[in-house]
Amino acid sequence: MNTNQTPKKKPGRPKITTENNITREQILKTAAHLFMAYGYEKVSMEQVAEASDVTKASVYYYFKNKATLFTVSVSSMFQRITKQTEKLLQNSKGLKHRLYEVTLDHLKRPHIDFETLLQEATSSLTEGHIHEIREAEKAIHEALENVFKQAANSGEIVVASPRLLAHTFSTVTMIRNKKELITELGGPEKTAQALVDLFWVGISPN
Amino acid sequence: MNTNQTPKKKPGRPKITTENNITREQILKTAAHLFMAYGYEKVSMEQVAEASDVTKASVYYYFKNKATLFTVSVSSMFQRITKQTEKLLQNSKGLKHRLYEVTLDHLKRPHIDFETLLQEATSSLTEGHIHEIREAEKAIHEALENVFKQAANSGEIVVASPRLLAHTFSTVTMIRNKKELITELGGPEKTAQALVDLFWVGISPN
Amino acid sequence: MNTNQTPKKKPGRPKITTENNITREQILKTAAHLFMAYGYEKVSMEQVAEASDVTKASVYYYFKNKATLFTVSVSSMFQRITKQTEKLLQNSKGLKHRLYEVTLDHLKRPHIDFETLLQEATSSLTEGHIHEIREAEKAIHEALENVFKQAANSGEIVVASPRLLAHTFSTVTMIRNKKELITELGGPEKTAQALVDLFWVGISPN
Amino acid sequence: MNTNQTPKKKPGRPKITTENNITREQILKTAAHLFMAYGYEKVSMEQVAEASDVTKASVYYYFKNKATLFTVSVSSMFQRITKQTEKLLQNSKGLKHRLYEVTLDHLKRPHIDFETLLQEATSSLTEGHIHEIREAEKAIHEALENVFKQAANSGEIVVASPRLLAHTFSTVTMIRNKKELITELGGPEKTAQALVDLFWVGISPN
DNA sequence: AATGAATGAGTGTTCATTCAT
DNA sequence: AATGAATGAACACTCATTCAT
Repeated sequence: MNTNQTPKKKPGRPKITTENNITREQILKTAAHLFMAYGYEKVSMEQVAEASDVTKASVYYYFKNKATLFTVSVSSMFQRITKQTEKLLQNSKGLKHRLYEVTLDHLKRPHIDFETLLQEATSSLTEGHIHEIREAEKAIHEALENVFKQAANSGEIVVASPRLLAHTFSTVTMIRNKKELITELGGPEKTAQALVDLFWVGISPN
Repeated sequence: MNTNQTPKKKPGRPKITTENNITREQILKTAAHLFMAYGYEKVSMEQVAEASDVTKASVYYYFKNKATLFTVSVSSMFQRITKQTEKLLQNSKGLKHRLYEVTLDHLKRPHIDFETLLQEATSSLTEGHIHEIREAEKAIHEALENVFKQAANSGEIVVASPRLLAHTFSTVTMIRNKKELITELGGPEKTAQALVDLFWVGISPN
Repeated sequence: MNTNQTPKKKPGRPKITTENNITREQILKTAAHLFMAYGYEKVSMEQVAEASDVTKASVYYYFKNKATLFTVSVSSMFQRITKQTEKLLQNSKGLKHRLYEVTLDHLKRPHIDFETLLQEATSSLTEGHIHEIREAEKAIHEALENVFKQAANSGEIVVASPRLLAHTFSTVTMIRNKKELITELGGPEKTAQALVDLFWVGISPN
Repeated sequence: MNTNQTPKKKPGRPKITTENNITREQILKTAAHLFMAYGYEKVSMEQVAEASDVTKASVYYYFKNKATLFTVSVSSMFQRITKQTEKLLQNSKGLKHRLYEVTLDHLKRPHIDFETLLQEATSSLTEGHIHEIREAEKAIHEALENVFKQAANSGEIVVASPRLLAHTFSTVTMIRNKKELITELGGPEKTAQALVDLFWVGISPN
């Protein structure tokens, strides 16, 4: 995969993307971690730099300001999560089981919520930044939405608004922050199961 | 003999009682608004002071630091919300309708989420502060939980864990932040209706 | 001494100095203690008030500002020390023994040095304040100086400048701050003895 | 292979070596002057910055907080004084004359006393800081102590505790603050002479 | 005589950002 | 590509002081 590792040599001087990417990627990953863990304001560029083992000035070499760094790092993380979610949604088991797996996956992430993060950062970001992040976020919801639509079409579920369902479902995983509750319910697996059950049959005694 | 011991007449200017301490109340209300709107870090004591039409030092006269101001103001707001929620839950209409009203009430609040807020502020608060807020928050969930329990006992609904249901229900109202979605669904009333329906019957085709 | 204690009644309504003095005196004493222990800047009016069990405003009722409070409280303390020093100097034992007792007395005081204190406070005090304190301080030196003069006249000691001797002697007791050294020398008594010996015979071998 | 491991060429702007780091040195010197003149609390970081012709933030770039700046600047000054004192003590003249020169040198310094300063700053410093300063201070005393020891061995003087003598001698120069007295005695030279004489022969008539 | 309320001016410290190297 | 130096603007918090009660 790495341009340096593959023996097939391109003509001309290769772009020095390799080393760049190592540093840049390192910063991005570190930043995402930190932002997720502590929020936007609480994380300083200095912290990001230190944790990335470079200097503050280096961070500015790659990202023109904090808002940009935030936007890029969070968007990338969204993309990774989207991929993971899609993978979980695309196996052949029944929808209910797939939902359970997605729920469990989200419950186990140790991070702050995206909504949280975004709300907090909003006043520091430009319209463009917010848009970029929202787009990245949308991908996750769309993945869920599509699955719900298909399931609705095939009669596997009945749902008024697949979109609302997707959002609701996604939002609910914020419950992961309430550790006490999860413990009380017997751990993440049980909690995930209970949540999916709740969504599945509702509360009406019919 | 000593004036201190005998409560004859207290020397000095009499203290303004908490209820009609207009300045303090003003600060509290303003602070709650600001924290809800912009988060913990983004709101400066100066801002609170200015918006309350007093000086920064006055804010410090009433609240010994930012964490305390935050705790007190947020807790007070929780109490107000709890009261309102309880009122809505205690009328005589069917549970579904009551849930609809609570949902609608929450959807209409223009604020950041408590969870969000708390997560962000956490690292600046002491254990005691967090505890205080959590206690205030718990009241809301308990109000919901009790209603669910009663409804379960009377056979009005079927529910595995009233607690999880309460939390989930409460969390879901965070969807209020997604204004686009609400618009798309036809406004808060329709959205509230759709959410309650979702909870009510679930998604299984049974 | 106290007007209230002596049965001899003055005609007319007595000045309400009694209660005043109790509070005022309390503040003065507390302030002196605090200033001696922590220096001028480090002690806040709030601290003085709290430690005196009154409010800040009360302190201002008796003393128009911090500089004044400092001046009065420190001067009073000087007077107390002067009295004590004079008492020790006026008994009938030999001069050397009396010096030993004064030295020991000073070594045992747990306070910051006056010089220290004054130097630090200087920039916050007016000329008048400084003068007042210096006058109070002078009394101590004069007590010593007079004793030295008498001893010189009676041939008990030989001294070029009694004044320099008084200052030097007084300054030397600042060694009390070097607790390690005092311990090493075997405690305050031994240290006092060694110091007096040093002054007594000097270091010349003759 | 890795540029980081092989010391081929360090990336980025080369660091200015400590010796010719003019800014840092400037700050240190200014800070020492100010602290000596006005004490710890009275000197603000802003003042130091202004007097050093840099911004406050620059001061923080070099010293992580006020306590550290204080410690470093005072320690450096101690080192300079130690050097000077050692130089004066190591010439070939008689001990009495050398003591005179050291005394005169100290009397002429226009500063606050170290003890004073340290006492005042103590509550703001960490154990480590205090230790560092004390170590630097010790050097001066040791220089004196060693000279006294040698003189005692060679029979030039008779002294019970060279250490106490060193401390006492050093403490006595605090008299420099009493400008009136020095004037009265006919200037620093005469005062220095009188002090050394006092130490030399003591006050006993024998 | 004594106090609660309120404030202006400062203090130490942090941080995103820029710039020359 | 990466860094050390430097800064402006902000921030939480403190404190001496005033004033009406």
